[in-house]
Amino acid sequence: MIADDHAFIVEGMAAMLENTHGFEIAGRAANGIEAIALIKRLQPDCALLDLSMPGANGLETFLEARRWSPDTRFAIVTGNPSPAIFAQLVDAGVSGIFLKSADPGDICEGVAEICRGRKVLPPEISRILQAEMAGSEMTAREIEVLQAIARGKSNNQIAEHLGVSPKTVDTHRTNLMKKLGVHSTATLLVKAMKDGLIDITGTE
Amino acid sequence: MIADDHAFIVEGMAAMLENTHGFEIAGRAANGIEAIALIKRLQPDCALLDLSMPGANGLETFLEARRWSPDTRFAIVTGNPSPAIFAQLVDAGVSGIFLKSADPGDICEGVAEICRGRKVLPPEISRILQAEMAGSEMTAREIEVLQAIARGKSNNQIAEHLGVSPKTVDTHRTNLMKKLGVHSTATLLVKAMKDGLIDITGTE
DNA sequence: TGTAAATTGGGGTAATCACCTGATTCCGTT
DNA sequence: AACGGAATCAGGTGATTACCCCAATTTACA
Repeated sequence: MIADDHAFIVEGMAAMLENTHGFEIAGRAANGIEAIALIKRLQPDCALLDLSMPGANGLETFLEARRWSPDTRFAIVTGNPSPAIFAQLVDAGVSGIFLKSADPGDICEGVAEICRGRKVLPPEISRILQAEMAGSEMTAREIEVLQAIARGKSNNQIAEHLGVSPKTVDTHRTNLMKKLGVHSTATLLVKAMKDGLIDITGTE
Repeated sequence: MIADDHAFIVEGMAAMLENTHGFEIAGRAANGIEAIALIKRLQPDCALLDLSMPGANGLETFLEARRWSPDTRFAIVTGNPSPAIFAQLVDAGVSGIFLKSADPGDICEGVAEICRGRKVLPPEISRILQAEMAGSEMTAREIEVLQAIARGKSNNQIAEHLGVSPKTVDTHRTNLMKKLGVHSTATLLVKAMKDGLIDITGTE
């Protein structure tokens, strides 16, 4: 069974799985609510769920649907790789995660693996998870500096505001960039916002 | 020609357009850079560009590619509807905008319309645009520079990428900050993201 | 056709940033 | 008591940015 709010993706996946790998598509859903009802009724061998769907997202759909269809194996498909989300999914116990940017052939291969009872994590995802485990946690002071940067403060202004030396702020800034793997203020901010480390609402 | 970093979407679209409407798919690209090169070489009648792609996003790709293939009509496909982005696209002069969540049949219909020389805007988008024409006064070139900044490029790198002098990039950067009323790269990025002027998904 | 806007480019200056090595103090864990 | 991490600070260097001046060119449009 396939669930995705973008019809093109559903059709693309269905065509790929049916034509080149002999899978049978038991059903299609355009949102999480439909997907839960459909899984409950069809009891498919495998369910491919998009992570971002209206109604209920892939994770919520999975958590609910597996209660009604314990023999179904679940795979989550996502277009936006986010370490925090991956950690949640793995923790919840999904059988597989796929990126929309991955090679279609690899995904079909992965679905076949899942149907055989294995778990599938693409290498690029486990690599991201690794990086998440390694140096993820920002310290309280670093977060303060990050917020101040987002507010347009210079190192000197931040130093004054925090009552420390500009050099200290520079160190925090350098460590932040090291931890997030970026090399400029611009990408630091972009990545911080993507990861939800700063709140854009309080910056006006 | 179709460009999207998600292979499934490319295949889904290609299948739909080829089988049910008799279109011929001249080429496929997985990112903006490939797309520009391909359009330059193939000079297709119509190019379908995903908005969020690594390398260069749909808008950047469009702006660059049309210089080399003036007879090609361009349509942008996006999954995240953002009024500010739509305004940019319309302002830049794309022939059509489609939502990934739209009905595949409607999209095919729209592509056919575009090939006949018309412009296609989904009703829900044009309605939003009327109300949002207020704050978007960025020029096409400025937007290009803004996107590049968000990707961590320095003025020199942007200059090389756009084929202009670093001083020109500096001018654009200064004008951007003046227009948005900020005085640092950090707040420039924050404000641009809040206003939906840049596309955070294509920056990884 | 003229005016405005966009794009392009240059000079110059002060500030700031990115990144390095290295050091000290404090605090919680083992 | 020993250890590691967090937070603090310093010196230094090269690159980059922010922002001011100015002006040529093309493009768009009334």
